[in-house]
Amino acid sequence: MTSGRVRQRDVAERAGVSVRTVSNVVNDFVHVSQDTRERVLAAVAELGYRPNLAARELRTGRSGTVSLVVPEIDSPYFSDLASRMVRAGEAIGLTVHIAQSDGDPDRERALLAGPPGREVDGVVISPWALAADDVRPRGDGPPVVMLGERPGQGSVDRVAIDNVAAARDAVAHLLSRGRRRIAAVGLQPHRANETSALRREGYRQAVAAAGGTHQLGLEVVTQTLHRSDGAAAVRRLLEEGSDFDALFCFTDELALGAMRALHDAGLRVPDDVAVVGFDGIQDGAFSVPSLTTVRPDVTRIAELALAALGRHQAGEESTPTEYVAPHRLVVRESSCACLQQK
Amino acid sequence: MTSGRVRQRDVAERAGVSVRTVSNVVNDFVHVSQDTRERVLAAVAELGYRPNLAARELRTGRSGTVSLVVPEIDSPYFSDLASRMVRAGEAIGLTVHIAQSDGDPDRERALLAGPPGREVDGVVISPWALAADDVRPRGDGPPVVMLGERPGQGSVDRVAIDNVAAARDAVAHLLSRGRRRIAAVGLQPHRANETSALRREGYRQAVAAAGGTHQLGLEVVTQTLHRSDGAAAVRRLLEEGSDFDALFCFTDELALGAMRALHDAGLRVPDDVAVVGFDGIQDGAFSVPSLTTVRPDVTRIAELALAALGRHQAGEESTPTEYVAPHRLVVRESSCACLQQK
DNA sequence: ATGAAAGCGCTAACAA
DNA sequence: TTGTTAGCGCTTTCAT
Repeated sequence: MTSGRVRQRDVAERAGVSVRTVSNVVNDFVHVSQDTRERVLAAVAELGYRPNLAARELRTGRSGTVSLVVPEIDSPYFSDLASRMVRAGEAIGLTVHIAQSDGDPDRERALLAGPPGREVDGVVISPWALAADDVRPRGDGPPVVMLGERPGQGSVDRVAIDNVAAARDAVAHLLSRGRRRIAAVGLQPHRANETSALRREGYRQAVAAAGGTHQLGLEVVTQTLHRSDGAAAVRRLLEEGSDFDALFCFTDELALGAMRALHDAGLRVPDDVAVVGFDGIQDGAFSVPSLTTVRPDVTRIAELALAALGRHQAGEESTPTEYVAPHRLVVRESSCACLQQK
Repeated sequence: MTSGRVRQRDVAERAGVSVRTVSNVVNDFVHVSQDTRERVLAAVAELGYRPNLAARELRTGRSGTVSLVVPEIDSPYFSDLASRMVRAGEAIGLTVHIAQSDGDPDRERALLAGPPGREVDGVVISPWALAADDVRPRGDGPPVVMLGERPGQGSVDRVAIDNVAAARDAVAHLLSRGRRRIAAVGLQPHRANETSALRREGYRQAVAAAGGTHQLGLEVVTQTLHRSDGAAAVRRLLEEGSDFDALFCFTDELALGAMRALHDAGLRVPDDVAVVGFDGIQDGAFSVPSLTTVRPDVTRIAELALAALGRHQAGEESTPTEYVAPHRLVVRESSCACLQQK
């Protein structure tokens, strides 16, 4: 019933065995007779024994905790990722600790070693300001898995969707709907962040394949990837008198902000301008109009990242591995007049 | 430079003192001469010593970690709360661990004792399925602070805004805009959750003060507080042929879903139906139309909750205290034709 | 003001 | 298969 004060020793006494045996049972070791195991388990249940993780960590050096480092957690995509990562961890007995880097390179670097003073078994980081090459475990630090960024880069395991293909899919969809002047929103040339560079690449490939040439004026740089940036981007395009009939935004948040600004300018979506976002966040399913988007399989991403860490934990030293999670295009009203309700 | 392998003993040797003294310095104790302190600090810096928190926790029983229990983290309000709580904790040297209860009473009860097996110095819980009276620390568990719920209830410290007043403000605003048939969306009579009961109370008070009588047909029960529930609520009202010219939704998510359903039904917001939400999430600032809402001071909530825990930690046993955080009404287009852009 | 040493609860090396 | 025990790094009681 009461827990916390119950030690292995108490369980041992109760079951008439030694602590060694209790430890063996608790940790699922093989060399325990069926009979003893049952007796110990019974004592564990009766006393409400729960192992003291601090003691275990002190002894083994392993904490059963991994750290997820994201720029910010109060952003739909990252809170979705965090939620799934926590659940994925739970499923395999891992505690996931969430840390926010605020997109600050120094914080990102520091958090590569785990939360301050805390010992973790691994770090999953979604880098923002840090270049892929700078994402590597400290010599004595925990193993690191990187989310996003460019294939072939970096010196750690990497989990991501195929960003180039995903962007191509999105833009191809727009082209198939007859759009010909498609702007890309969300470039970040001054950052090490390669994910947006990959989406730009997919955008360019799709445009080129359609026989068009992308114009630099139709590629819009944004400070961050939030709604306000999307709105500002549209205002800028409009001010410059750019001629465009579609927007491919690198995140749904950008797209939502862009749609708001289009509305303010008296432009209709999708009639005047079609919009496609990226991420598949909840908001896009209920916005007016609802948002066409590329949805990564976030659950898969979480599972792959944790599995990669587990492989490292098991001591499997190997060259950096890359895992690709699936994605799919979700077509909604913002790109398809046919779907629109009156 | 390297850290993790450096122990107090190493620092002690380096500084030519005993571990006792190193510990004293690290923990900011008084009885250390200026001279020794400096020598120790220098050694700490040179060696890159960082205390092993697991050992400290094992020894002291305190972990420097508090647990935040929310129904789910991939929901705008809770991710905002989590983000601020993590930052507030950081500011006072506390690690905040985020746990999801999925709104499951058993999980909520279990998490009152902290994350499985983990030792925490306190638990901040935003209960969903658990009644206020069931939110209490286990005899040997960490102190608990409750978020939301009803004043005077429960046996633990409580932090919340004045939900009745906030709801009254929201509805009074609607009344001042000439609305007379205001529906309340988000009641949950089958739950212990009192927060929605308080908002209903404020709604009824405001309507009564305006000389109206609320009609039960204009109070809509929802399963949860998500967008889909808001949309379903509107569809139900419409099916039943209810006559309403405004909606007071108990969360912004409900309101966003409701606005989507109104749009689908060919009703204009705010012209045909004015809408007010609750929470002040980001989405509402960029939706079309933008959403009028009641915004709680979430940063304040986070600070108050952590401070309450700190007070408990300091051993200040006292009767349950209640802390009230401020809120304010943010008026936007959804309730105000005058604000609307063309 | 500082040192010596016990012990927090656990795992694992060594014994039996 | 199970028991005994050292020791993980830290705080803190007891000396000095």
